[in-house]
Amino acid sequence: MISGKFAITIHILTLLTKFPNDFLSSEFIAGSINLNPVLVRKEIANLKAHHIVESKEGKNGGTKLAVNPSNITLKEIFGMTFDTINLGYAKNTPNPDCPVGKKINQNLGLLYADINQKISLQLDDITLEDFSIQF
Amino acid sequence: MISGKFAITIHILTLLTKFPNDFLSSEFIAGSINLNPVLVRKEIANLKAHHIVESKEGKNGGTKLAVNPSNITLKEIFGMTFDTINLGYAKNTPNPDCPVGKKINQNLGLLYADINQKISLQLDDITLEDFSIQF
DNA sequence: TCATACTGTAATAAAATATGTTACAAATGT
DNA sequence: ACATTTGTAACATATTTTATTACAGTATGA
Repeated sequence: MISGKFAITIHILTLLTKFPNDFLSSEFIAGSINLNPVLVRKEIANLKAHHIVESKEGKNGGTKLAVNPSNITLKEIFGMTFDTINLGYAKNTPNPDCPVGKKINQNLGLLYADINQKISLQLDDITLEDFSIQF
Repeated sequence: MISGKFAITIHILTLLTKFPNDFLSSEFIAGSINLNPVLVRKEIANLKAHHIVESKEGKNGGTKLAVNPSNITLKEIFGMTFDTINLGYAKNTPNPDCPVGKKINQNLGLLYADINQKISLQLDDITLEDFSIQF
């Protein structure tokens, strides 16, 4: 379930933070990530749905932040790109006639929920500004 | 990068904990996970390499725990099935001529290292016995 | 000693997911 | 008008994960 979604989204947002006054084109952003511009636009569509960025179509169009980078944390960005973090489940439904098979996913779910909570606390302490300032 | 490896391995180990005196066959285990027995044997090969289980070939063969389930934690199991957990990296090498592209993977790496440490601490508090006793 | 039931492992196939490409309508600045 | 850019769909390719088949090797016990 883990893809480059979070990394790409953070990369986009870091660039937008670095150029707060410009509408950056998907082509420009894609050049920094080394990724297809269409995929950049898809991630941006997701960010727009969460009202984190705003875009302008047409010539000289592009995308810029719609929020102050000190007012958004990595937890929120994480929430936009992942359901939850987990260590995976077996693909097929385990055997419900086995006591272990019957409860394994439930028990893994509890474990993963704990993990998520810890990670969320940690990510909630880091703002986009904190992250971007490292560059 | 996340597959069902951890979940499958935990499932196997929970079964072995529940039947500490038996050599369980890959077929039996596969029936509980609802997974191909060859894949079960592959995960068992990994556990054997880490000296967590022992196998017996031939008729009435199978696999049993080689350690006391109260002496092994989920952290160790995690370490056998994952390199590290992370929220992913973009697939392609980012543009080294961009200040953000140049450092993005390094900075994500630092973030992910922190996350891993937290998860490890948490998983190190849960033994295989603790986990198995829930079933 | 022979049939049976396992492990171990390789080779290959299929399925699922992720990434990439092409295409083009719609919007907007100059 | 023209150039440039977003938005989005449709399709193609690549990668990863899971499944299957096959079979040599090993132990058990009738």
